Amino acid sequence: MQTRISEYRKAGKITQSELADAVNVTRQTIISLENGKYKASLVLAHKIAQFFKVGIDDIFIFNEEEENL
Amino acid sequence: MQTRISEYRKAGKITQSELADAVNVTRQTIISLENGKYKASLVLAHKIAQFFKVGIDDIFIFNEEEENL
DNA sequence: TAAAAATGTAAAATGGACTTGACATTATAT
DNA sequence: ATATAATGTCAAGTCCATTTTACATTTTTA
Repeated sequence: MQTRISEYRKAGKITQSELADAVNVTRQTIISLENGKYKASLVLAHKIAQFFKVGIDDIFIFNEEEENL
Repeated sequence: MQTRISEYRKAGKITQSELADAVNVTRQTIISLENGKYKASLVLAHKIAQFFKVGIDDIFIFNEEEENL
């Protein structure tokens, strides 16, 4: 799944490690999300959105078509 | 996790099966979500919210405290 | 009040989200 | 130029979201 995590992160001059700590996951998790390796859980998505003070839909991009789940 | 799925569902006079079909999951999944057995995935949450034409945060209730993930 | 529809429970299987740890590469700063 | 910070890769392991199937209970309706 495609996200705007790295855009928001760079805009706020936040490092992957900092974001990871802030939302309580591993750096690996942030890397994998940014590189589209897998999809965030609902709670993690919510935490990340909250961290950047935006809505979930602002960061996570839903491709209405190919969303198998 | 707590949700307002059944509220929205009843308000719209939609059956669990209908909702399940609409968002392309099993009836079991809807039952389990409504009864707080587990948390929806991000994509499923998005689909359900879209189905009811509301935001994810309107249906899924995040208890800032005890959210382990 | 009986048939049908809606909701629920149980249990086993699968896939994927997230972790951990170790190492490689790229950017930044001194 | 070199140390350090930041980003990335790989692989194995755990846990839980979701499926499937089959059956039980509750609610609705004729």
